[in-house]
Amino acid sequence: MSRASEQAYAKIRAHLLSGAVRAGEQLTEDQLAQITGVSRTPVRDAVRRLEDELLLVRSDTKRLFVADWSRDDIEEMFTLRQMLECHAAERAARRLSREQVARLEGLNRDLKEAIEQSPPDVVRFLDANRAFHEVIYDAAQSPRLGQLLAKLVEAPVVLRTARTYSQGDLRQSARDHDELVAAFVARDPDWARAVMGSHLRRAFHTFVRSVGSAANDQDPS
Amino acid sequence: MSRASEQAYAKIRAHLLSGAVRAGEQLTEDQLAQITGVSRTPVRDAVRRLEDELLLVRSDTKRLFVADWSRDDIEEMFTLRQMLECHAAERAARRLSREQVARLEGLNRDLKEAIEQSPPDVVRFLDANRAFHEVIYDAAQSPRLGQLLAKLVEAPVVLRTARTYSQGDLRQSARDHDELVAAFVARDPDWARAVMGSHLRRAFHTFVRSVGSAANDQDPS
DNA sequence: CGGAAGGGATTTGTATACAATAACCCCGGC
DNA sequence: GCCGGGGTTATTGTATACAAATCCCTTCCG
Repeated sequence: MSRASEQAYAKIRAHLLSGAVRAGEQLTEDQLAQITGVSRTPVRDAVRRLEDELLLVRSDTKRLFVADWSRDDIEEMFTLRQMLECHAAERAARRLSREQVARLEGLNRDLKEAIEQSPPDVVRFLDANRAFHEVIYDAAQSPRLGQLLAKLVEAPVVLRTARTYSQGDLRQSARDHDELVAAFVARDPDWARAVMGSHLRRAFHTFVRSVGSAANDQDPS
Repeated sequence: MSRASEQAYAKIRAHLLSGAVRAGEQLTEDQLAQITGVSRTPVRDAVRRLEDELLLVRSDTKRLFVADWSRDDIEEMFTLRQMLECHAAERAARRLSREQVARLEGLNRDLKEAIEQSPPDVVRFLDANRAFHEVIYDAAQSPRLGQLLAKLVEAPVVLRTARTYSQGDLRQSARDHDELVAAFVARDPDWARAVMGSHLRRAFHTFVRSVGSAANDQDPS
């Protein structure tokens, strides 16, 4: 958690997201120690966290591998996230402060700007999107819920490097956010829950479509 | 997570559950190393797991304390558990094999036997109860779901040493299990979900009533 | 008397060496 | 030719020493 450990976490994570390693590939703690420039102790710490986020997995015999997400794994993850995040939206609708609503509006403006550039600034979109959802977790005032969601949300970004969003997808996402804000302003928990549900379910299908079955078609041998 | 680490985890956990330490009390890794008889390295490993299960917490400055659960914390936890476990019950209703149903019936028989002793064998009850729910997680065939639930379910047993169940509470719990099995036999996901929902919600109230507000009324100084 | 600054003691974080375990490879028997 | 055994290598697990951070108590100044 301190400097070396945190740094190792960030570097390994970036390494995984950069696409420099293939899903299913074996890693060793020594390798990661070399890459990160710290000793194995903080590396093991960082690896723990990444296992928790399901970016890394260990075999039954403790060997370390890059996680390989099947289509079903992804659907499962989105389903769980939907369940939890709908709950968060409902709670948030009862609790959001004016300032938080204003922040959501600001983030959504930013998000739209990112979309309307050509080409759309996907990184900026994803950042604003994440911040938007985090305001909601925060407003839900349920630390455990936030903790559970953190795990689920981290995972799918693994594949984002390979993903291409259509501008239509991004715009729909922004419209969802607008409607969520409307539901929040109206303080209507049911509305918020419903919008969040369809928002995430569509996100799942968009995700699957853009990734296709490409994530897992390499020969594991 | 090999021998020393696993052993440290088990010993520390037992130590916490034994009531030998008070909620909010500070612990040091050295102490735990002495208690467990292994070095700090595997202790740190075990501590991380226990932090994850929310039995231990760290202050902002990384010092280690026994977790202190407020009534609201407990309610939050039960709410999340209910949400996830209802989902698990629904999925399980579609997927349970004959063998798994038979196992549930066997566990429930065991559980009833434990109740009808005088005094009721609460430890045996809790073990059978846990095993019962674990069969359901398993049948739900959603690894992530099982992982999330594992975290939530571990936590409340912290206080079980101080808790007294009435025989009526235990019998109602057994009846819930009977009805769950009936829902599973009927392969009715909605029924299973509904029963699980009321089962856990009642469990929450039973828990709060039996613990009272006694969990947190010690002076923190 | 209050409060801030300093310094020793406590506690956590990291590096390194070594131990234990698992994977791999080669070789011999059948 | 293939299957199993034994030793070698690769990889993870643990112990220990030391570094960094934090706490706490004392002291000194206002």
